[in-house]
Amino acid sequence: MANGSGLFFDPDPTTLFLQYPSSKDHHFFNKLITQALSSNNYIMEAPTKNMSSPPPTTIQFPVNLINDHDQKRPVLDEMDFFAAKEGGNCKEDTDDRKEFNKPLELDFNINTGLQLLTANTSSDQSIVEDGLSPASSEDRRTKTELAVLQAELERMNGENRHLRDMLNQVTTNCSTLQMQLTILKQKQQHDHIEQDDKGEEIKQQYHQSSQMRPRQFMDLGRLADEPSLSSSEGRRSWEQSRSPPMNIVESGSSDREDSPEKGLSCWGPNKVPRVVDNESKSSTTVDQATEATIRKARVSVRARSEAPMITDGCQWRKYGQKMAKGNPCPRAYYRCTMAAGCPVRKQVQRCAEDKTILITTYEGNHNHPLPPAAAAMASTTSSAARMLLSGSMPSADGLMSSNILARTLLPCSSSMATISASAPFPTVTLDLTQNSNSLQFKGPSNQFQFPFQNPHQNSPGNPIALLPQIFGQALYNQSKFSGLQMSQNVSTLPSIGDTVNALTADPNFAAALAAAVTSLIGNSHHSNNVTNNNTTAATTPSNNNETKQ
DNA sequence: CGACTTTGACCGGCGC
DNA sequence: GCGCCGGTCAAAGTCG
Repeated sequence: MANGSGLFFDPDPTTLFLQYPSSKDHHFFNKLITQALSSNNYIMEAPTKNMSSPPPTTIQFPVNLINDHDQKRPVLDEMDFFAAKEGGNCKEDTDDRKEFNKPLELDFNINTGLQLLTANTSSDQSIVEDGLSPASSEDRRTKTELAVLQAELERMNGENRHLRDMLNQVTTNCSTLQMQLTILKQKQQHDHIEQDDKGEEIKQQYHQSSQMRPRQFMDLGRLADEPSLSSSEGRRSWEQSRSPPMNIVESGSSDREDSPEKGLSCWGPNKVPRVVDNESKSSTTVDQATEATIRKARVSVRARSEAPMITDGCQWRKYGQKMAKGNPCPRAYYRCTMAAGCPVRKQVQRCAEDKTILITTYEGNHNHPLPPAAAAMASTTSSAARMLLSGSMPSADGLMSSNILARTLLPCSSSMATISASAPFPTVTLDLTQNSNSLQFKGPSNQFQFPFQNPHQNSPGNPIALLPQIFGQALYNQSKFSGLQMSQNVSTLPSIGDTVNALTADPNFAAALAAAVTSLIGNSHHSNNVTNNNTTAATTPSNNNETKQ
């Protein structure tokens, strides 16, 4: 025990001494050894204090061995748990464990180093019976080295994850700064123009027209517009593009007519009316560009699924498919067909790097009532877009960092929700692909991993509907924080305040979230397996249930 | 026959 | 001006 840590039998072969580097590790190693031994058919009594002048960091386990080879069991060599950090900082090791929260992922076969006998492993028996031979000793040494290497590998993996998270954080921060820079410029223009009487007049006009507009549904386009109207130029263009004020119910003829010129304006910069202002053409250009960008806000959902589409409860009609640059998989374009003139569209494409990942990008907001499951998903995406926009807009309270959104989307995850302002359009990405076999919920002090279940249920109690509400509620709370109003279909979500708190505090709630995500993917997968054997692409849901609802 | 998918054509933005 | 690219249209085909 040169380093004051390790695990050894001494000298009584039925007593296991565990010495750990600091008292903080007591609980951890206690649990570790208990599990290791119990899993190898050893009965372990309660740990006792070391009787003779025990080191403060040593516990003594009377071990009851229930196999026939007790007498032949050799005294084990001391196994240094901390060989990888010899002479190093043990506290650092503890911190690593805390940070990555992987104590239960440790391979007991590696870390105990006990080479203990079990009742049913003949190969091990043979090893132990001649365990004192040089060959066996060499074998143990090799295994020990292997264990150390594997432990090191685990540690490196954890470190990699940590670095990846940091990279995500930096990327998000960069995007946020870029957006804030744009907004600062816009705000400066706004402050300048607001001194102008005309600016005031237009603001009043905008106020009147906005009051005339129905607010029955979440309107991403409007939401995008309103904040941008902090610039009077933006107001002007917005107003002209919508004059007279539109009632969303009136749209409903051809697809052309649900274009932004007439209906919900959340579509492309191509179709944003250009207004030439004699007073300041340059500022108009800037505002329009900003407005167009904002209006194009998107919500992207990354989910691991073999299904051609994730099930979101809406009816979609495919209207196009293109090969996108840099991706061998085609991108499919869908529009919502639940109501005539619904402006919502989505793109579905498989990830180029990992074709098991399905990327669904939503744009716009529905102009019709939705079934619960669809409403939940729509709330999620709309709220995410709203949060993105509100986070990027100047307000009386100042700028709200988009990082807050990322944290709000999943308070216990900084990596599941990312925001990209460097993309052609501001995009919120909900990443549900953190782990191929598990979902991770990382926080500053905890990390939970939930193995994927295999839910094929589609019962009313299916947590599929829970996921979007969780997101939506969290977003709603954040939106309140930012001082913006939420539209009705989100504000009716139940127990809003509790949800975020639960998310942040309750691992079980996170587990429910994981189950919801799992169900989302599982159901989609399931439905696809049942109904769709189309192999043309992830983006060819010709027989998908979703379109037949 | 209506709803839907497929797919080539078209359009506009953008960079060179 | 030209070509690339993303997005959309719409005719033709498919399916139930």
